[in-house]
Amino acid sequence: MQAIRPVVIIQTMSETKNRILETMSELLERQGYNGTGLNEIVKLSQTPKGSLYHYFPDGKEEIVAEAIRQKSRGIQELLRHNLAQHDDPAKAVRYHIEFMAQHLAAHECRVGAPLASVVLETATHSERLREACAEAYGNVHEVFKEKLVASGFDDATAIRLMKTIVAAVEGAMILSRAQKDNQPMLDIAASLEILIRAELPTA
Amino acid sequence: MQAIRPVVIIQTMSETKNRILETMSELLERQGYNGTGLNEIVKLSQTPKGSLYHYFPDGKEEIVAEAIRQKSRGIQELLRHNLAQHDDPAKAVRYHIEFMAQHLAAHECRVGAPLASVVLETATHSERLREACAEAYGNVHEVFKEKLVASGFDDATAIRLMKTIVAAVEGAMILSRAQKDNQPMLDIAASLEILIRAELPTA
DNA sequence: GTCTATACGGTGATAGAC
DNA sequence: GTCTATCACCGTATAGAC
Repeated sequence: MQAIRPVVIIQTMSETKNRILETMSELLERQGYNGTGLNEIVKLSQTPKGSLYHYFPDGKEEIVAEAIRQKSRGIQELLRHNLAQHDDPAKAVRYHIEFMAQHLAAHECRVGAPLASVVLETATHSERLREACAEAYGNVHEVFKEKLVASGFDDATAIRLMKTIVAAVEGAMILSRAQKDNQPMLDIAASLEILIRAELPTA
Repeated sequence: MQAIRPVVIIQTMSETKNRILETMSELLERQGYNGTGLNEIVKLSQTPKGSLYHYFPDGKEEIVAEAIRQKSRGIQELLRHNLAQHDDPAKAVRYHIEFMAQHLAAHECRVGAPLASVVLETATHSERLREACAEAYGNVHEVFKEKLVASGFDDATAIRLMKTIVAAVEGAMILSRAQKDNQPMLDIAASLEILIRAELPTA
């Protein structure tokens, strides 16, 4: 049995298929699931509607589920890179969040939380999309947990802290968009550094 | 100049108007802005469409903006009540979050974060709705801040902590819905208690 | 003033030409 | 296999009868 690595999938994937997914990701982040029409995807990605249903026979749900999976891989990669910048987990987490805060500021805080709106809009009606989001969050969780465990935290504490971190980041992105100001991100960056340091095993 | 208190507004408000707003609030929370149609509102609230545009000439945006304002008042009230249960701010915050966790569990985690999806879906396109959400968040912020300042925190720390709390709660509700499990809420309840206690001025 | 019937645009999806 | 033309449906909003 051979594992298929993401990069292989991407290389195998046709250019148009990839363009559809990228466009969907972008629009989901800006306007949510129901706010993003397939006509808009078709226009922006410059692909005929027929191709869209050729590559994704299950229609919108399938495109979104796949876009989420792809996005999740990208986030994981970025996260791993950012967390590797500091040995100290408190500093590392702060670094990552401040990095994201800059990203928000560069886009007038109209970005961030690419999964949240999909969860909120669809979790009740589509089990498939809910699961895709849950899995994506799980992947992000894992990266944080690895960092915390490597820093000496026991499993239970690491799990609690990682959920706290992900929740705070998700919420802060939403607050930032509402206020058009990334200050909430900077605030949680400081708070989470304090929290992690307070719980850090000194042994 | 006389201030109009919320209760007066509610009493003055016609029964149908109120029913429209309640229905909208409920559906917004479950399916978001674009996922909620006015036809659905009309059907569920048992009000003819004509009345809808009679009471809200600006249409959907106005209904949603008003629903958010009303919801925000309700949240404030609940929050004030919950935070008053303990003098210790760390315990009080934990109490409130665990209260909300129970609320989620009682509804299969399909509730919570009534403002988030509106922000994510509309902030880019409608300044009016973005502002309504920002103001609603501001109201919630205030209640937490009052509690923290009353407990001896200086203003700057109280503001940072209150944003951390609101962000974590918002994010945890989303994670809970994705996972169909309120554990994220319980996790942040524990983490935030630790954080607040760690920063609590002992003077 | 309350309500019904309708307009018109956009939605997701598909049939069928090439 | 790729794509275009079109479908039936639902979205918000409005006109006009009572």
